[in-house]
Amino acid sequence: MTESTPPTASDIDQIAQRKKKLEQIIALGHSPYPSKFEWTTTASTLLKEYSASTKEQLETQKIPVRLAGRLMTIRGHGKAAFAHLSDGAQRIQIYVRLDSVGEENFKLFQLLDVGDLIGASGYLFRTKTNELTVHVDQLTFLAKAMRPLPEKWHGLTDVEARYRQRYLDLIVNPEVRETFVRRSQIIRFIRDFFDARGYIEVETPMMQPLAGGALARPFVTHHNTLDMDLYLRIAPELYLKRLIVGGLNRVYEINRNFRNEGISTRHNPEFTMLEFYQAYSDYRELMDLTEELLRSVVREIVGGNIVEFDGQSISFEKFDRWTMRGAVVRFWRDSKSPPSVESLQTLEGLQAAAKSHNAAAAATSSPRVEAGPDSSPGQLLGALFEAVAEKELIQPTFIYEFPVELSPLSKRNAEHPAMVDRFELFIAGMEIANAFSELNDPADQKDRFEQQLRMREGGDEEAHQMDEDYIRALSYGMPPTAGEGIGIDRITMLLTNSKSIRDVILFPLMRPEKPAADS
RNA sequence: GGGCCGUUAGCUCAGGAGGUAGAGCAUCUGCCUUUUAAGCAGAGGGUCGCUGGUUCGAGUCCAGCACGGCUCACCA
Repeated sequence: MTESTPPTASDIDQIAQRKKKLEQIIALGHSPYPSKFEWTTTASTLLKEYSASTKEQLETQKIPVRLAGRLMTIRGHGKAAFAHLSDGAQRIQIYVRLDSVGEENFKLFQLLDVGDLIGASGYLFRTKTNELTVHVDQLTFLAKAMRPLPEKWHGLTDVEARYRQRYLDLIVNPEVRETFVRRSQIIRFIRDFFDARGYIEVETPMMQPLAGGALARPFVTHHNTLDMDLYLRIAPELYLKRLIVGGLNRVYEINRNFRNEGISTRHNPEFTMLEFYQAYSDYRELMDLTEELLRSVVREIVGGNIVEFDGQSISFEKFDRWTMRGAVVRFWRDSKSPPSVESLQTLEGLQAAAKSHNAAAAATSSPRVEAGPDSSPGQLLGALFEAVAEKELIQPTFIYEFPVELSPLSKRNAEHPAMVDRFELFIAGMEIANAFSELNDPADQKDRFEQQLRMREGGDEEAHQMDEDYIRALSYGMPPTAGEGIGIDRITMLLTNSKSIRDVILFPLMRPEKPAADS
């Protein structure tokens, strides 16, 4: 089944057969691994360009073609054969007959297996069943598949094998290719979107002496020459804001973040994040921009405003907007007796709400509010929101008015200093985006870092570290700025109807197939 | 980390209430010059994830372990 399991007799048999055939192919005078093939078209091109050409038209035109690809099926008929040649995306049928290709070439064909890579030249025609087909007059051997491909009808369905051997998954499961083509289109569209609005794309360090910009556990590595530990970044945020200080007033970055945390259908240790920052702006403007971005990416990639995801229709036409407190009230499990928005402003009210929620949740399997006795009001509200509302946010919904304790890098709300000007966007119960007006008061930022340090000393490994140079940068003056992060993998999940993040990451992290040999 | 489920031929899957392993595709041999999950006739191919246990006898029952999936927790 896998590289590391010892080959069975059948395995050896199949490989040995193909090895034998390769030797015979060499004996016929072919190079086993030729270096190139001059092709003039592809299966996809032919299928597109000649879909309307009739049998008669093709017969009179006798259009010459020269293409390469992988043999996906072979149907032999003695002195002739049909096969399908794939260019990776599409398959076109080829027809090989002894009296057309000649004896030498037909011998070569008989030594080919499904999976082999060949070049073919000939002309187009339509068969009895009207299938567009290449009538081959010459075959070129390009490379041998020494291992058999998965079964032609069912493909490769074993999830583990699909992730570990993505190349096989891509060869035999066309929808997988489609997913990753679409992922590429999404990212290209997003780049165009920001480029067109005057943002410049930048690259900031992935190896950082301090892992800042988010609350998460980092991976640690070491630079030998400098003899220093470095962290793989958990976010690019603090570097991007340094660029805002430097006068790059609109910047964005699309690249990997690394977080040393759990793996799930929504979390991979490395994942792709879009972050963008704009000077002289606030989080309200970003809500509008986010709506515009997502609505247009959906229109461009999916078409229309509706996305089907996991059996639900998600409309990108109009996004809901709720305060965090409002969402707790709105999605309270017992809609007849929700807490009041006002009660959720006090510690006592929040504790009562958490208690009441947990009492009701105990009877079911719904999530409980996890909070310690010394939890602050902001922590309680955050926990309450997660337990009560987060999973209910199927349609695109902005949640705003976040507690300051949960947001060490966000600007305080002018009227309610316990809250910050921040929002998150939820779709299909997933957190998709996180944005805020950036804290640009260096003194307040220093206080927030110190507050985080106290949490860190209290055992919170995810609390933010002190970043003196970032404080220094802010003290040169940062314009009022708004910034946002959008999870590219999760957007891709939504737009490809993928329920697992591993289906939108080409090579998701897996344990080794065999445990490392300990001596 | 908890719970549930899975691991049998290269691939996709069967194996009732323990009795020494099956199919289709793939492979091999033969036939076949318009097929398309081509067809016909025949053949080979298995450490039943690993290690123990129960039993006269284990793919099947039990325990532990490995890997994976789903889910809960964790995680913004």
